Amino acid sequence: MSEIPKAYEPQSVEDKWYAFWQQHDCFKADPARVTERRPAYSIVIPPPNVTGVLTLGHVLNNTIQDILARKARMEGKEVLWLPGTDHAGIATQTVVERTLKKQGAIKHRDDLGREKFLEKVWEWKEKHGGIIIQQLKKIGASCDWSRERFTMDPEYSRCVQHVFVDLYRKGLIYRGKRMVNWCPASLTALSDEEVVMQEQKGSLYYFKVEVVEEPGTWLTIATTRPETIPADTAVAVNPKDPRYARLIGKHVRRALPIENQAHLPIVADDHIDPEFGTGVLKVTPAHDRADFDIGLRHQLPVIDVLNANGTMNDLAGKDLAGLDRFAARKKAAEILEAHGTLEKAEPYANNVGFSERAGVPIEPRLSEQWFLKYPATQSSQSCVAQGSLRFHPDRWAKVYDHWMAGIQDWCISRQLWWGHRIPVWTLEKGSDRRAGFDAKFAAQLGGTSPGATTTAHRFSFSGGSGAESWVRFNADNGSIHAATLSAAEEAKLVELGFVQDPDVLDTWFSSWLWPFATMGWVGESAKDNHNATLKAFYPTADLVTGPDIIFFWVARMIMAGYEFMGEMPFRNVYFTGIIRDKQGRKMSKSLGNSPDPLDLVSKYGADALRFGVMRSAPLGQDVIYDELNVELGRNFCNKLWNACRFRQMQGGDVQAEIRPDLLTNDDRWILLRLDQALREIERAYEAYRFSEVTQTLYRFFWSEYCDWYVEASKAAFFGEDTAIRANKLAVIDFVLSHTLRLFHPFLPFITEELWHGLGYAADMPAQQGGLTLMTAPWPQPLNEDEKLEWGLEESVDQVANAKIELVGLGRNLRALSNVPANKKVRFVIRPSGDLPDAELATLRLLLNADPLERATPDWKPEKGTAMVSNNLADLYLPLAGLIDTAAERSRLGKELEKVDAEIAKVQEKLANPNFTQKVPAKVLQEHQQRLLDWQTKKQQILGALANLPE
RNA sequence: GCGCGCUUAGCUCAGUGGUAGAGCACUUCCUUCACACGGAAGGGGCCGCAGGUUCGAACCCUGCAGCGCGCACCA
Repeated sequence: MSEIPKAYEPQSVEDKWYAFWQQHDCFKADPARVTERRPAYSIVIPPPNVTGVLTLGHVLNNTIQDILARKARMEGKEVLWLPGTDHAGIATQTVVERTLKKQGAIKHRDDLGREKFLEKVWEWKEKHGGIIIQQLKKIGASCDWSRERFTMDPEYSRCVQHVFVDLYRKGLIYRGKRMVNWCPASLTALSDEEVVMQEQKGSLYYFKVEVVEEPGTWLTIATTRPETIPADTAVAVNPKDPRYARLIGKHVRRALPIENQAHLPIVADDHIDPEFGTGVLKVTPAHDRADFDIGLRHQLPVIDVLNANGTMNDLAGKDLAGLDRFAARKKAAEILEAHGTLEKAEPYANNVGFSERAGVPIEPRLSEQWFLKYPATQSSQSCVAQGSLRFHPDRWAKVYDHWMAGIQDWCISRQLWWGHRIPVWTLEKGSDRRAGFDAKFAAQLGGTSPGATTTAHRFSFSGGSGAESWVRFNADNGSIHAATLSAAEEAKLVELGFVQDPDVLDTWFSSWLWPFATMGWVGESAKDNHNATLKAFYPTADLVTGPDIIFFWVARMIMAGYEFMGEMPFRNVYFTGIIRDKQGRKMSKSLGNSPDPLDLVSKYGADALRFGVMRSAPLGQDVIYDELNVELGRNFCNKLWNACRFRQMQGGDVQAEIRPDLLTNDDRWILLRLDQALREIERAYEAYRFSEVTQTLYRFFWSEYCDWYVEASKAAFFGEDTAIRANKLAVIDFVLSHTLRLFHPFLPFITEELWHGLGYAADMPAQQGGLTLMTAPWPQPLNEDEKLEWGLEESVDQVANAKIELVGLGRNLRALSNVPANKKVRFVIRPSGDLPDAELATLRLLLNADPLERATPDWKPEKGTAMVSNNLADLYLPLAGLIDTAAERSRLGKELEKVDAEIAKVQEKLANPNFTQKVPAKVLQEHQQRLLDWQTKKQQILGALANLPE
């Protein structure tokens, strides 16, 4: 740092240090180093999508993790920050398929077939995957990259399969025919969590149907979905509704399709709200969850009129068949209209479930899927409720609790190719090979029909040792399922005519294992018990994530942790805010309101981005993003840079011993302020209040250290006393070396550069800051001995504050007198007590006074000399004629009013016996002191007023 | 519909019972030998509204309003 540039230039610094840290394995975690004195600290990264790109949300999230990791390292912990990515089943498959279509390579993925298509996805992953990892490195993330994991890694996939088979064996995973959320765009089932309700503006159609048994009697029905009329199998009314009671049990003629107007029963069901619409509901069991339940209660047939892709099938009738569901809706209304059975259509807004990913309305659809009954729900719910696993901010605990209390089985199968293939082989009832299978194995399996057993039966078809399958019977359809991890079993099952399930598992079914699957867990206790990484680093300390995935991921990880590790996966969860733009909208690609973090890095520097984002991210609140904050971060880095540059320009020994006997009041003051800042920062960290940490750092460094202490020190640096000068350098080194360490978790690059540039690294042992600031000891508040030795008492603050106040008053006087800021003027000072020459020199510098004369005892200001005073001194600016008398008089007048008001307020309180008798002694004393202070102030103002010219 | 959160200076936000704060923005002065990505001085607030508790309320309680977010099968 011999030739320091005037402004900080991040580009030349960042890559250099990141490479250095990696070269020296600074991010690597070694479980062998963990001891009682060197505890482990671990975080697992929320895995971003492997083909994703960095967003501001990632910056916020990962900067917080980096801050936690870096601070823990400096505290002497063995830190593992475990990185990786997930395979994002639907998103990735959709992107690849769309791209191939665009290229004209295929019309549909079937053109390629499963294997060839998956090859293409892997190619895509190799090409685009890992971009986000490189981006994380750019912002300084100190992850142990040697342990990077991907949810589709062979070992990880093995964990997923293992967990599936384990839960299947336990009877928690079952095959069932249910109403699921079907995405007509992605052509797969979704879990409830992947469906978001959105208000949609549409119409409520009122149409009428005739009662078969009473020609001429018509019932009017309200519906938002007339296109599903062909799928109606009943109409329902509330049994208590007098309007329709006599019609229950009779029939109506279904309106559509025209060529097939079937007779539908009128049934009575409590679900119907007589107040809504006409009180008559069309029952469509195939296309509505509630209707499906009504259908079950009344044994209604199910007619499915929709294809998987959302178009109408032949059962919808010739008018609608082939049409998209939305076109069919219009068409159906038109047909009703044409036949005179549409009474009206009124504008109507209702909530419709949308596929979170594809953005299209989902279809409730009856289909066979794999479901999971969540494991370990009790311990998972109670650990948060009782606070042994803590959420920050804790209000999320309530949201979590509510969800856990009403938890529904999880639909885990997806009709996709990209993902973990379900390790189940099925032999259907009535298939070619079934009879042969039954004949051969029924006896050994204790029966091969539904009802024989629904619990999993352990069996080895291949006969190999350790090769086992878990066999269960599907009560719904009589097929036989065999789940296995064994290749030998798989081969044998195929030979027996079993067919592997074509579906893959929900991506979250792999992510929920993240905290231990990434640490090499295999699910065999013999091996897991000897896994040093797991032993040292599980459970992890903190999880940092967004509240939007609390159910998707956080809750499920907790359950998986208890189920497979017997312990919670993390002790604290920090929920970040959501980053929004200035209009409060979420950042999104489609809105184009999401800046590229790397652009910001090249424009302002990584540290600036980190600081800016952290500074504007209060705990528990969404973050309104404004580039100004990043600019502020850059400015701050520049300030830090220049403050260090100033230190370097003073030369002298680095980190000399501080001599207590030479400390000035300013020195003691800044040491006290540092101590105060250290304490505040520690408290803020404990409460995960990161923006408060940045604010304290900012205030201490900029307002206290630079604006006051450094400026005041210049008197000594330009002065003659070399001993004082050297001692001030020692104080500065003490403060700066602490400051750089404090800043390092937020600003890793610039602090490392300055740490070395100022020579602070040179004196330290290699592992304690000598090699890198990353491992320098975390600053501790001063202890009582140090404070005593350095004379850091309360009076130090009082003197400093009086000086600050006097300088402020004096500068204000200059401004009012229209003295340009750069012009030196004569001041006269009359101190009220002792005022050493050194202090006088400081005041002279800060007031830009020349000369600053001590008033002799008999000196009297000329009439008209402007003056200010406080406890420290009276200060005169003898510039008769220059001062704007009227302005000064008016200012002092306003000041006086304010002081009088304050005096009145305090006096009123003190005069109130209720107050004086009830209030604690300390508060009473404070008020009495305040009254004295204001009264003194008033005298000072009156003095200044009296001094003004006529 | 139920639940949660927010409402303080023009903007973004601190402030959990005792003198209303910060940063940015704004006005004025200053390119003074760390920094104009800077320095100095200054203006600006019935703390969403209405009640209550208290000697004392931005803070505690109740109600209301506006905004945001969860959860919920009203067709």
